[in-house]
Amino acid sequence: MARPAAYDRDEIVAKALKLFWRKGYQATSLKDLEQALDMRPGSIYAAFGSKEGLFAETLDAYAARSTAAFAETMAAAPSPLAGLAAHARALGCLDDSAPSRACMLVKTVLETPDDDPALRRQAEAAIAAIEAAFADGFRAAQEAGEIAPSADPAHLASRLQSQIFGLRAYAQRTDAGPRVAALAEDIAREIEGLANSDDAEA
Amino acid sequence: MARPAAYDRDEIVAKALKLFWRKGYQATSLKDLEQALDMRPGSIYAAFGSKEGLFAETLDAYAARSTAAFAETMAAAPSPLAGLAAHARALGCLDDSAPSRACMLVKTVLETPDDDPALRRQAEAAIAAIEAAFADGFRAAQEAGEIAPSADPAHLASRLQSQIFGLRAYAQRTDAGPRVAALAEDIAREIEGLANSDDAEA
DNA sequence: TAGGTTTTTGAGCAAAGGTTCAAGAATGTT
DNA sequence: AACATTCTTGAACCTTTGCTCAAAAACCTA
Repeated sequence: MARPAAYDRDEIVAKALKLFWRKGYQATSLKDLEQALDMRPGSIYAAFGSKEGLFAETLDAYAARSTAAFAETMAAAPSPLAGLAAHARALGCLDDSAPSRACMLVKTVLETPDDDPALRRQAEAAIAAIEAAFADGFRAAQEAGEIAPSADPAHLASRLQSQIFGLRAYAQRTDAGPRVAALAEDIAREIEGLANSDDAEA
Repeated sequence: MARPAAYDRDEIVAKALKLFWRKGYQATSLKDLEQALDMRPGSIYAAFGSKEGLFAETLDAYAARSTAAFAETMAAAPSPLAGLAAHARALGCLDDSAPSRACMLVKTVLETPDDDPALRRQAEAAIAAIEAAFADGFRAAQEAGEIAPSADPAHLASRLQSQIFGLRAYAQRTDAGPRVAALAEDIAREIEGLANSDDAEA
């Protein structure tokens, strides 16, 4: 062993996440990163290999945080369907402290050209994982008798995700604030509307 | 008079639109444009002033095309509500000939940093105009007795637009093809579900 | 055909991009 | 205290960026 690193890697990634999430991959320059991370190019490259490498690690952190937040919401909810609705409803509270109201994964997919498949594929994989988690949630709701046996969890998951994509892109607009809560409520109500009344009767 | 321009401005803008729509503003370089437009830098700058100027004109063309397409759909529809549903349903047919399945206005808003308010504002203005057109459609449906008098056209418009944002962002993903049509159908059904049965009974 | 006007060309600029590397600084071990 | 090892520094590199401009080319008018 010898000289230890002067930084905490997680902290660095968190700082980079702020920047990348807000400005996007391409618009974030090494100069921006040097300033935000308070690191010189050599250190950055020694730690992450490249700008793309740093972004990739950042994207992983974002995805992990997202899936964890969803899992917590589900765990805290009284039922799977209630958890899914709560997740949707939570999007209504726009957090101005966050670097961006839009989803970083979506931003990445939209800005990634076809000739840079690495980041694109990574973002898409994370998106697919989240959608799978949604599908698991709907499946659990189905097994719990909350929604009809004929319902298609995979389809419901894709519908939820596309609506979340839309809500968060919409929320990115200036002065979108007031409308966002109402739109989140619409999504939540749609989920709750799937509730099978047989459950209460049976 | 003297030497006339060797190009048709509309054709040039159409070519630039293809590139910008697909790659985004930042990722499109002057070299890319020179090749796609078959123009040398001097000509491009004489005609459009700057890369941003060309993009602005391109964005206008995209917005005009979008609003025109919606107006046509509405005009061809048997009723306002049917027109709105048809517009949503049309999104299900992903056109692989298009440069991108995502909305160029949304892509622009998402990639535009806060420190370049010009393009950001232009894209947001176009988005607001489209949402206003949606609201007009719902208002017409309301006046025609298709939907309840208590319905809020402005809210319905924002809901439709956010869902379209989401659908088109979702469609941008690789292999999203099969799901997109079903999601568009969901949106269309939701609109049709607003239909006031009083109308048929009265 | 000659003149005047506009467009096109393409070499080139200054700045910014991501990246590298040799030297110096700071630690753990002996 | 001295060494070996690792990290940090920051100047410099090469490429690409958006953009400029003087010269050449092409057209319309007369």
